[in-house]
Amino acid sequence: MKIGELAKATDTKVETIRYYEAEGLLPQPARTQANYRDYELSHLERLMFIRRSRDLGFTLKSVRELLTLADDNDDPCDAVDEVASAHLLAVEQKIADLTALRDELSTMLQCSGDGTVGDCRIISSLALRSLPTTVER
Amino acid sequence: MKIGELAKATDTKVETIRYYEAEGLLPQPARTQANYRDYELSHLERLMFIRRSRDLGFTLKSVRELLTLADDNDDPCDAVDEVASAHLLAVEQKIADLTALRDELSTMLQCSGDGTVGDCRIISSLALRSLPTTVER
DNA sequence: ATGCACCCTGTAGTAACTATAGGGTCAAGC
DNA sequence: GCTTGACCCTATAGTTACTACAGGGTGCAT
Repeated sequence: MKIGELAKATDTKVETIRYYEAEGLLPQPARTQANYRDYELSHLERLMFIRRSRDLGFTLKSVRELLTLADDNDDPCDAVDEVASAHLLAVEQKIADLTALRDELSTMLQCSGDGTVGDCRIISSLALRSLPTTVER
Repeated sequence: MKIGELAKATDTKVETIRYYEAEGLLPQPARTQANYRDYELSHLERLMFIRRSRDLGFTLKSVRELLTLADDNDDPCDAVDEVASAHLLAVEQKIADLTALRDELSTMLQCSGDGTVGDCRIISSLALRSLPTTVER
């Protein structure tokens, strides 16, 4: 399987695949006589794992960990669970942060009138380093 | 006002201030005889604006736009409104994405058992590029 | 005179790719 | 048998928004 086919099969850019190889996430495949990469099914599976993890927001560092854990087939599942739980927590925190931010932006936009920049509420709201009066959590 | 004081006043790292100057977001201040940057109140205000915008998640590109708009005191407020609205939309989209992601992670973690990696549900769930039903070779 | 906190410039590093330059390979069509 | 186009190769630089040095100068107190 050539790199272009693997790319299509996993919806990944060719450059990204080469990048994963350089990063040691994907083992080096055999080469054809023309020095083309020649992938096996195992590469496809591993790349799918990486992509799915990335889609779920895991960092490459975490993916690396997950792969190592996955490779050690007899290890207890706990470590995997820990990585995933930590990530879930981080995602939940991010959602909370963004929600607070959305509320602030939304408040700011509600005050938007029809004047000029000179008395634009958004601009003056941005000029305040501490939170404007109406913000609460 | 020296750069360290400005940094403290705006809760910004000294390097970040210099970076904003290099990026043209903050005008070059006067220099003392020792070639130290010597800031005015206007710099403080502008930096507060930048930092607050960044806190609200605007990219530096957007901040640049907002600053330009804010400088043109007689322009209508519409353009500012547009930048802010677009950002609000982007934030809402991000929240939606992360929420979907959280649900998926959460589902994945619920299946977590007490076995070894060999039959770890998380690992096999990650291995699936499309819907988690059965692994097919 | 010495120490220390602060300032300066310039460069490189971070995350996870993406894009480009400058080249080689292969199958198909004329 | 030669060209065209799609594909492949390596190596390097660019992206975002900073952050972290390295190597040096300044100002003030002891």
